[in-house]
Amino acid sequence: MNSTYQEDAKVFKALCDEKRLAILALLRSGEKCACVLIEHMNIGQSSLSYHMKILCESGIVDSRQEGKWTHYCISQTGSKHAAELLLLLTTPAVT
Amino acid sequence: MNSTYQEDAKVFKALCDEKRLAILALLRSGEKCACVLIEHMNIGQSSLSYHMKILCESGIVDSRQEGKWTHYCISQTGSKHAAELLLLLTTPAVT
DNA sequence: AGATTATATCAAGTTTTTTTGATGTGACTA
DNA sequence: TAGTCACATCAAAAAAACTTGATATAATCT
Repeated sequence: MNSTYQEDAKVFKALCDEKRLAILALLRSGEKCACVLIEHMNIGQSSLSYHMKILCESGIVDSRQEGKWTHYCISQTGSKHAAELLLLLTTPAVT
Repeated sequence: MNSTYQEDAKVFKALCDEKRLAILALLRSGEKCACVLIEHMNIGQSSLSYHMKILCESGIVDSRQEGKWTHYCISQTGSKHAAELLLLLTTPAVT
């Protein structure tokens, strides 16, 4: 068991930024290449890269390299983990 | 429908700080007065007040005034809303 | 009423997060 | 091989979040 909540906080940090939620919304309709995401977001290339790193590190997004392109998609495993975590953090303790 | 994700981000902002997760952990075992929370957290009074405000505004925590004390507890309604939101944000779109 | 207690709010300072522009890297293309 | 493209990384600046100490407020106690 961990005494700090650093790891848990990381998962929700991915979801606490408007732009990252907008990116997720785009990914809900399927895997997208970084260049496609940039087109739809009003955001610079390095900024997108920064946000994608946070999303990936939270486990909620997966990335896949294909030649020079990077494709991103929502990870169902990661999302499920986040949902379980949320439940765990907010349900009354059995004591 | 909202075009921005400001409101949604707010819910998860409540969960992206270690200290707030520690506070939630304390509240899982039942309603607590602010003074009790301070005792258990290594944190100043105004800092606790700041975090409680964020938790309450996210809807995940409820507060109840009783004389000069403020009691906080996890809101099951708010938690359920957060869980539904998380699901909504991460499940593939039906298109 | 005046003192005390519990908590909220404020402003200033600190820390963390995000943006921006520049540069680096690896994979295609001519 | 040289050039270009897609993306990552870096460093500096800007913005947002958090902490701290001081002050405000409202309820209780003497």
